[in-house]
Amino acid sequence: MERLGLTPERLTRAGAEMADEVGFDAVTVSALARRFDVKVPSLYSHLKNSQDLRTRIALFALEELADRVADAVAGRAGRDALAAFADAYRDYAREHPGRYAAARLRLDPDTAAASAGVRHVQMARAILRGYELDEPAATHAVRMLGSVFHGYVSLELAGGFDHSAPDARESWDWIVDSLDALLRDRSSTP
Amino acid sequence: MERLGLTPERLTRAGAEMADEVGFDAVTVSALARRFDVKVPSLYSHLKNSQDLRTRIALFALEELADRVADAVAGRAGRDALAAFADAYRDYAREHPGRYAAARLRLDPDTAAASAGVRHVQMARAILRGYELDEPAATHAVRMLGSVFHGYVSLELAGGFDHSAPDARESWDWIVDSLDALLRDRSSTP
DNA sequence: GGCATTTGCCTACAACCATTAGGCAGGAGC
DNA sequence: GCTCCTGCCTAATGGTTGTAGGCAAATGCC
Repeated sequence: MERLGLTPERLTRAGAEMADEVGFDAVTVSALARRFDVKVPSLYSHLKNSQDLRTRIALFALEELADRVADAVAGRAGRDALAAFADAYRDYAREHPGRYAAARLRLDPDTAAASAGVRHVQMARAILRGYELDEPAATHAVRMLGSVFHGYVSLELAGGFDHSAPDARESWDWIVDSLDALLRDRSSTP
Repeated sequence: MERLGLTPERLTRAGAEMADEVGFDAVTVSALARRFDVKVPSLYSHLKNSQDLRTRIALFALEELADRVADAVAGRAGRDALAAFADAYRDYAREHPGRYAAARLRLDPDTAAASAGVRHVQMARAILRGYELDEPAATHAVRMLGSVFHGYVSLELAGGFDHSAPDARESWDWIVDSLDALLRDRSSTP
């Protein structure tokens, strides 16, 4: 009975890696136990239950993604910032599809409010400062950006653009351009 | 041993209803058997397996949604058609969240190609005819519309807009307006 | 160092879900 | 009336979640 030094953090990280390899849905307590060559009930000392594991992975992914986005948009403004923001999301989803899926897990309101999810919204709002939108247009625009980026990335990951021209990258650039034009058009400054 | 006249179609319909009530993920062969007061293995005469059930529900939902959208956009053009198209999606997702989730199930390429999914793309292209976009802009625009609508509806269903002003409906209308303006702006006709 | 406590991993067990094999009876066709 | 097919059944296997209780290694205290 060697002690392996398992912790919730190590399990969460391993779960995130497993999600990228086999899909978030396939991350189970059993699979995780197999990965550490440990019996299943042993993990229940570190995790409350299966949902707890999923939530931890989701929070981890939200945090990691927020860090990436923050890094990408630092020092940029306007169209540059918008494109960096957009690319950070898309690149993360392509590199880490399982973690991205985890980040979309529905969290209960309290957990969500304490998560890095709020940073995502704040960063979107920061990007939009460059376009000088009034309320409530700024909120509408935050929601639109979230919708387009999340929607596009999900459809692309689901293989929706796999067997048709043009390349998914081209459409992405066209969309980011269009959104930039749209936001400039809706700006309150003449 | 009464014969109940179960068929794949009845099971699919019941599964769709169950999805709306308890969530698509909770639609299991066991739960379906309970609903018909029948032993679990009995369903395997009608369904290949659990995945088969899910796929059937997905195809059913795609078909039903395509019918609704077709009905909504019939006889409309331009902004009217765009709004009708958008509302048909959003309303369906709100009325039938489980079926909407089912419609997002990843299908294998052959199944997808034979599904009502292609009608969805065709209808989106039809809407865009009113805006006279060249290729590849028309394809980019189809992808953008799919992304925004799907993204918004998922975020709304996930409760993302629950605890913040303004109302989800207002943002939706603002977004549809904005997309209309954007598409007119990108039109190839001066 | 010796000893008690905590803690990490274990075995055993119960419940639920998916799936297969094989049996029996009800209804269709002749 | 007889046969055959089909629909639902029982039985059994294997995988997943979760709980209870045990034992030994690590930790802390004197």
